[in-house]
Amino acid sequence: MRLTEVKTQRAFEAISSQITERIRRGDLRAGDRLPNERELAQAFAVSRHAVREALRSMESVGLLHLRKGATGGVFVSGGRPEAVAEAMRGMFYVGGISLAELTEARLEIETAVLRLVCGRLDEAGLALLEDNVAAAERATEAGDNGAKVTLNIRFHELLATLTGNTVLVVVMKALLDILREFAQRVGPVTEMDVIASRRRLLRHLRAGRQDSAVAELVRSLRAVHRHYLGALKGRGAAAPGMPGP
Amino acid sequence: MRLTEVKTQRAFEAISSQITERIRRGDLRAGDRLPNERELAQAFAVSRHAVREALRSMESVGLLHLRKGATGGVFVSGGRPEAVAEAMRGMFYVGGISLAELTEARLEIETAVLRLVCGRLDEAGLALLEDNVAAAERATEAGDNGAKVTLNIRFHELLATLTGNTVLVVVMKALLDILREFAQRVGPVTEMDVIASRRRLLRHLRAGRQDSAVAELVRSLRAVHRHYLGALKGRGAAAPGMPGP
Amino acid sequence: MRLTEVKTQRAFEAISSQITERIRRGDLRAGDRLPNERELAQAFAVSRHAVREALRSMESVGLLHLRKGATGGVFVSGGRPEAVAEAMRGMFYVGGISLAELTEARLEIETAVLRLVCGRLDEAGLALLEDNVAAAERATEAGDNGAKVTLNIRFHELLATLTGNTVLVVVMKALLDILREFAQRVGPVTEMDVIASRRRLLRHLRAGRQDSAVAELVRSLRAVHRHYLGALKGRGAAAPGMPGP
Amino acid sequence: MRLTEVKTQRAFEAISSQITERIRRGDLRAGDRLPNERELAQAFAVSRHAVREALRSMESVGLLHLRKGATGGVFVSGGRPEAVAEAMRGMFYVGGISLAELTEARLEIETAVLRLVCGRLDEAGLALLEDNVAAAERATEAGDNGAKVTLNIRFHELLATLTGNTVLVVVMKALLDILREFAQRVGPVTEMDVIASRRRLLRHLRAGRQDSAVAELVRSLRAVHRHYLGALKGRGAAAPGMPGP
DNA sequence: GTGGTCTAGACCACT
DNA sequence: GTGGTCTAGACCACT
Repeated sequence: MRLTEVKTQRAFEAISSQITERIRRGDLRAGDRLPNERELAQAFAVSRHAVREALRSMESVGLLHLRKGATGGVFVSGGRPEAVAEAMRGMFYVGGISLAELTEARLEIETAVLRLVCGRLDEAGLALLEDNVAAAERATEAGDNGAKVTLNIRFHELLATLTGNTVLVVVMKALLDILREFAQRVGPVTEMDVIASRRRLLRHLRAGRQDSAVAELVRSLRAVHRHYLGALKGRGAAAPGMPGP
Repeated sequence: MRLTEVKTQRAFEAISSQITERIRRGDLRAGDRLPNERELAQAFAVSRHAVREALRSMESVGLLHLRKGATGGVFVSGGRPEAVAEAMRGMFYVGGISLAELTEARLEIETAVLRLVCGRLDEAGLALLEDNVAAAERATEAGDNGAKVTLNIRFHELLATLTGNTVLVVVMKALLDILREFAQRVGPVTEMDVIASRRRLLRHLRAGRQDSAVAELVRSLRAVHRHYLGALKGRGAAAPGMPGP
Repeated sequence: MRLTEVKTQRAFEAISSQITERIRRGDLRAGDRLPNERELAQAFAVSRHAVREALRSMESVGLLHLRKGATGGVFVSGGRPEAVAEAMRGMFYVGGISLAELTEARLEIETAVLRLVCGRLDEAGLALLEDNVAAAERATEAGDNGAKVTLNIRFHELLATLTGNTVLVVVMKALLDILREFAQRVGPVTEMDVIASRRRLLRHLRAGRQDSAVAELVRSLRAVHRHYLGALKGRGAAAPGMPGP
Repeated sequence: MRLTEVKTQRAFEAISSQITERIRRGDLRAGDRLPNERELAQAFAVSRHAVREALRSMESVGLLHLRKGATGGVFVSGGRPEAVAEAMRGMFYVGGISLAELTEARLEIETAVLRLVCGRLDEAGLALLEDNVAAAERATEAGDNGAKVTLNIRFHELLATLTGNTVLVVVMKALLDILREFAQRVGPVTEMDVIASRRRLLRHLRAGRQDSAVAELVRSLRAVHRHYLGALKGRGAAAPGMPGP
């Protein structure tokens, strides 16, 4: 007799996979409301507690959304891009992703992003980028490092957004999310003029010179990443783990 | 008057952010064991239940791992790449990511992957790829469609792995994870000979012809993606939501 | 591992601390009008109910004042000294403050008050005190015990007021507020002539004999307090808790 | 016909005064549990909202305590000394209490406190004070200003505690609570050696020289208060309102 | 011994 | 009125 390994599924897992499957099949769509906790507990013949653990874990991966109050309840989420970022962050904290890998991946993906953008950029998109650079310049002159970092990261997010591709946006945001902490602690890159580089990049974009634009971006990112890696090494420790506050 | 939105923090969120922060700072590292649930509840001055919800959500994003039994306990995870895939999948199910975006992003990222690989490929890597293609060929001849799909997807994962960059591996796996379901249901691409295309790709790689390799990959992926998109359209509905089982 | 107690903030607390902070910083001053409840609810992104609870608790500690009607609204209070008295009363009812502690503290603080007053008393102030004593004498002769008690307590408040120091006024009022209940129920002190003692006190004050004035006050207060404590003991029970109506 | 002004009592006030009255009479004592919200609403024939507002305001003045969970409910509080401090703070923020009044009142009350302590101080109490001064000295040497401020304030609280009189403790804490913010922002007093002054004070206490002890305390407090008042004036604005963060 | 599950009951929040 | 959040304490299942 062939016996298959028994895999005890925890109660909450059985619940969450059942709900997930219904979402996957399209029976449940974004915005749909599930029965309340008490009813779910009854339907699954488990305690409310087990239901809550299941809902909680589905909430944390962005499939559900729990809302309190009279109009509250359990809803199928409309997507939670931060869930991807959080999971990626976990990989960085404990999963053996090094800063070097992170920056390399970012360089490759952002290069691809920029190539896509070149073919789709219109006047409105260019204006957004130019506004960002102008604001970053003002922040730099005002010595407002916090605003400067935020605006610089925003520039890269903008590029991703201009591809019109949500997947690339989500992935880029996840990577930038982790790099943001470095940027804020490591302080400004001194060996190059970021604003001037951005200006050159925008000129290339406006003129449709894709290869020059990519080259400019690569040069700039390489400098920034060298800066991060140097700072990390300077601290000696902590290949895994981020610099403390 | 400037008033900011009130954000009440739930107990389990306060707990998980406190633990996450200690992981981020490097105080807790992969493999470390946390106090048990009862002790955590006492330390945080909350119920065990609140602790469990926090642990559960951290487990689902891949930061912790819970193990039952006498030698069990709560451990800092060594990374859970599937967490990224799950979160991405959530975005696809409910978050408005279309198949078109998914395939476009995949094309761009895999192209970048291939370029990286070209510069680093050694004999061992090439052998792995060739073995994969050989096995896929046998599966095709044997008419074993399941094995064929698995091996084809494995080919793309192999490419990512050969970059040596975990971030790219994780991202590619997340994308392939979603595409796998399509591949299995849509059936084999008929308008092209995948095995032949792979062979050409490997020849280019072996000869160091990066641009030709990329061109071959792009051509192949475009065909596959057209195939998926066509199948989806054929079904009429369900831009969001996957075809049922 | 160092873990700190989790403190979840309730919605109404988040609201009240945000408004309190703006008052503390001086952004909001006495008399200023806040947006109405509906607007506040919108600004904080909570229900009107949560806003009301926050406003209510701030009203009860004397930071806000809610006024009904067409010209009504939520206003920053100009101070509510009774709030201190109420909180102190709470400590007496349930917080383990004994009558003995209360009377001791009162003796010490009122002594300090009298010393301050000695240095600042002018003719107008003396006249106020003398008027009070005269009125108390008339009430005593008329056998109007209620008026007598009120006027006697008023005498002590007057002393505090004559320091010109609001803090001392508020603290003294808080203590007298609690003692008033005793005075009204315990009935008049019989072992001494309060009016005569007051007259001596005023003569010392007029003559600038600070130490004699203080001695007279102390003697008088001690007698009264003995009276209270004796009455309480007579009832047997209720160190905490007040004698019933 | 004599008509008395109509005073519409709001629903929540009627509720809270009814409960307060029962506490005052001793029917309800610290630790007692009240019926739950729904039952109270029914008993008072009002909405649960009105009940909640009443409970909330009684919680903020320290008469009740609300606890969540299975063993939760509405309980008569065992006293909340911070309620007095909060109310006093409100008076300072908006009620026209000036820093000058605050420091004067503190000087008077703490002087009275010290006099009381002189008559009751035992070896254990002296040891507590000496330990505090020693710790403050270490913090000063280590340049840890935060710890220094905390320890210095703690010294004054200790003095109050050593009177054994809860009223004085509560009042002193209320005053110190407001002064703490100044101490932290204004920075250390430079014109005098606080530690040396404390040492002299303790020597006087140990030797039973009450007047010298008081004189030393007064001198020290005057210097500190001058420091605060000078800093406030330096800022130009904000007699009401505290210096911003 | 530790995570997993369960129960009953209460506050918290929203409309 | 409805539903989410939290609590205390118990037993079960696994190693």
